Amino acid sequence: MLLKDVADTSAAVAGVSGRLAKIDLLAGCLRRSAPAEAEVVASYLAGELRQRRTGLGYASLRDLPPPADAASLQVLEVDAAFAAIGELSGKGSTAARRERFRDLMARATPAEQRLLAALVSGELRQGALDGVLTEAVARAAEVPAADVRRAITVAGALVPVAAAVLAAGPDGLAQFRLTVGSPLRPMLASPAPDIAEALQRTGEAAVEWKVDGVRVQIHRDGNDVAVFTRTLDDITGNVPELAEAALALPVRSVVLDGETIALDPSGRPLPFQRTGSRVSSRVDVATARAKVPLSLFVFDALHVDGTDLIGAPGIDRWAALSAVVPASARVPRLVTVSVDEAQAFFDDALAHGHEGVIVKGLDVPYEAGRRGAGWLKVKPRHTLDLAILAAEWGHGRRQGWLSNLHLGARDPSGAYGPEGGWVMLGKTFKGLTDQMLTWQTAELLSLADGPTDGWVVHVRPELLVEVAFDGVQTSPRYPAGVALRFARVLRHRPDKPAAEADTIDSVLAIRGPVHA
DNA sequence: AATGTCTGCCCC
DNA sequence: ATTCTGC
DNA sequence: GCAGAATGGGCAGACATT
Repeated sequence: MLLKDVADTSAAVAGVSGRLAKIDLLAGCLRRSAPAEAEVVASYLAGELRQRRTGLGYASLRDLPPPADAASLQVLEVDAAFAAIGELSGKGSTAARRERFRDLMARATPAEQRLLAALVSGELRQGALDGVLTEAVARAAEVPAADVRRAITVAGALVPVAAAVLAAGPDGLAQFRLTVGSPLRPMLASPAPDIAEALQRTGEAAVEWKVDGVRVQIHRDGNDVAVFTRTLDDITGNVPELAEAALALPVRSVVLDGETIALDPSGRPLPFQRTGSRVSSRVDVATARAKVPLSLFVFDALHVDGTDLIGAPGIDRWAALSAVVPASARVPRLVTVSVDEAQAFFDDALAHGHEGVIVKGLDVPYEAGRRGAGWLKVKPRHTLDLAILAAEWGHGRRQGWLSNLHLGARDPSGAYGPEGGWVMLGKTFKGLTDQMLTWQTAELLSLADGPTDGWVVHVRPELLVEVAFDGVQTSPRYPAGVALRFARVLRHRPDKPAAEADTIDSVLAIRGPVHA
């Protein structure tokens, strides 16, 4: 199959808005692919290269050669080219990669160049990724979508399932079962504003500490252990203490879901940055471990000694978990119908330095790969009134709007610059409706302090926004050494004078209890 | 040797 | 990660 | 209710540049 077919399909998918129309187009392309090509075609239509690491990215897209006139690239040769590029390493490899990529791009038509650039940068915007493509695979293979979805959740990835079912039909799905040692997509939680609302939605619930660490899925089969992250990256080598913990359990085989976090000697959480740094260190793990040991908080069991528990109610999975994991490695948990009891448990979690709680309906099965309504996360929220210092022009559906806002706190004493100046605390684009974007674009252009045709439009710091955020984290890049975590706009404050904006001192004061 | 750029189905 | 929007 | 899009801060590690 020519790459042109995939590129044309993607462009056509982007050009229609209906979900069913997108599915039709995608299924047609999948059907036209030969069995040996199905994996590559499914990958590209899902917006991913088949290679996990190519060393190419956004910066590789500068200075591209002019496109070819005629389509000649086969999907399999493109895949082979990326594989070869991914294998380059060592001195000179960056230049060699760029050169090989340029050669590939020189053979691509304009439409193909657009597709390849999107795949390399990971930004294929066609209104259809895994979710819609799953339906298209089902359509092309003439099997029920629910069966394909089930296979994908236990396989952890769409592409191998697509290849199998397109090649062998329904029989191709049989091989995809929960396999100890092979990761599945973790279940995620939806946000809820507070405890009362969460409990009202779930009814009687298990309320668990929300530990601010890194999600881990631990598989043990006999003496073999593997640890995976939320994106199913294998980090077994980085976290030997978790492997040891799994090997110490009185089981032959088990799949556990939980959170790992670095605690200080008194048992309080260290800032998330410390946990993140530790978990992603892989060169000198022994030293890293000695300096920052990891603790484990398990909250689910998906498999225990030959029994799959994914479909079982949460309360039964917890019972199975409790039978094999000691209380010291389980997340603190309370089952209740009482809002007051749940609220007290939430307050206690915060008092211990944790992020909040997860509220889980008792009957909820493990909905792998879904952000279900059965698990609700509740976290406290801070707010500040900050000035907009600048704004960046948006892309995609935000083209033509000033979107990403630079936020600053007032610095009355001039601790970080001129007296009465502003200290930047980060950026945000979240929380803005189309209506707010329209309004702020006009407003900010009227406050512009310099050119408005560049990427960043600087403005006089006169418009305030009320911003919500989860905490204050230390920052190597912003002037006060702090940045807001997960900042989002709640509303504009044209009613409030800039002289009354919150100050950098009030931001630094928040840092203590609910740090990063 | 120090510093800078870039990438990562990164982590959150 | 969080949030909004179209389906 | 889901899936997709639009983007945030910070980290380690590989390689390039000075």
